[in-house]
Amino acid sequence: MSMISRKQQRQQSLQAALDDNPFLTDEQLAQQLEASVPTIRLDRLALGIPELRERTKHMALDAQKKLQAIASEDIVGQLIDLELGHSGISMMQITPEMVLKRTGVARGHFIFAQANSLALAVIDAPAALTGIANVKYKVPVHQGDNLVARAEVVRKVETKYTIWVKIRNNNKEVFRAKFLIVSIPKEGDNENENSR
Amino acid sequence: MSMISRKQQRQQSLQAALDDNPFLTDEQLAQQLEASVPTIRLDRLALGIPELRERTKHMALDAQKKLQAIASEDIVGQLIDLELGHSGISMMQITPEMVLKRTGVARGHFIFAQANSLALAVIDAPAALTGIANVKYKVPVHQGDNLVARAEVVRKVETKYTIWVKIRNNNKEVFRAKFLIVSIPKEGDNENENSR
DNA sequence: CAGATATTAAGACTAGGTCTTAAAAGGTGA
DNA sequence: TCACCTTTTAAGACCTAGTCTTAATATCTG
Repeated sequence: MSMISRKQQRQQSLQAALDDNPFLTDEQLAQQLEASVPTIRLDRLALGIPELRERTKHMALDAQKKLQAIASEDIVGQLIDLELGHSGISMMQITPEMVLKRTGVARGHFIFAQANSLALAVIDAPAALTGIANVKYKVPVHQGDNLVARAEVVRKVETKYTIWVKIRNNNKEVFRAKFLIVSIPKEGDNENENSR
Repeated sequence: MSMISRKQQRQQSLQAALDDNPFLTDEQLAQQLEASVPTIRLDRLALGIPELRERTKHMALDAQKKLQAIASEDIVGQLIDLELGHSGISMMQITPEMVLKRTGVARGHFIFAQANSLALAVIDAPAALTGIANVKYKVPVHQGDNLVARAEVVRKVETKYTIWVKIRNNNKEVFRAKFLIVSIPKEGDNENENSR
């Protein structure tokens, strides 16, 4: 009776084929699965899979959003609280992209990114550069973990800030770092002051 | 004679509009720039800008590739040379996503990512975790810069490696870091050996 | 005003779908 | 074996966001 109908099997293959390559047209799918194009359309409808163009568009938007979240703009993670010049708190959830497949452990640079960008956000200046970072990873972090980072300015001498960032997962400290950050007060071209 | 023709001005606006939102159709562009659809098409042709669907597709592929490069799999940057257990070299170009818009300076965690992932790659073990990192940013790095990272194992005690990573831009050292990395030899669940 | 350049229009075609309606094929129970 | 029902395929009309070609109009400039 319900011996996995040909239909179900085909729909599974369809799903798999699109997971593998979302840029397949219905025609290509029809060929690959040895069914007619209308059948493919029915299957897509049944599975709630949109047409190629919609899929492409979603992928574009999606990937872009993730890129922005990871790469550009503001802070890595969500800024929860900020007292400019004093302290700040941010939160970040470990997504599948952040972990090494073999071990399931989050790659260190994402945690560093959260800490570093929070440290920079706390500085009360239009721009700032990280100079030195001392970092300690205490406990490995895994997918789905929710990291809470707390940054505190512990010293400020002229444009030089010393900032401590501690990251906790479920109230257990998993990471801590000390950043020495230099703020750049004016728009002047004085970026070479600490080079050579 | 060449007083910036209306045409040129319109084409600039077109480029800007698409930079801002690449999902605009010709019709929407025509409305926005107060020209006819055919004009928009001619302008696109002149500027070598493909149609909406092509743009969307390229974005999807592009962003996905970048995501992979930044987020998942292997190394951040390109692995150029690797002597397992001894040294390694990787290269990474600073893309627009990596820089802060205000200052044009690369965000520190990308450079950290390159260094850290290279350091991990050098370890001759199935898996490894970063324990401690001491990091110094010497010179700010900008968009388009080509960073060459060189990692070297300087000490190894049992499962604990000390690795130096130096990054140069155009033969000038811009970053250096020391990593203490613990390798995990077996598949056993001994991840808590260095916690608390 | 002539001539060149820029712009718009008109028509035919395309891909990769949509949605609706209809026909054919196939297996199953009585 | 027939009738029924599900599954599959087909056929036709429509859509978007283009393509490419050819032709007609504006508009500016010397």
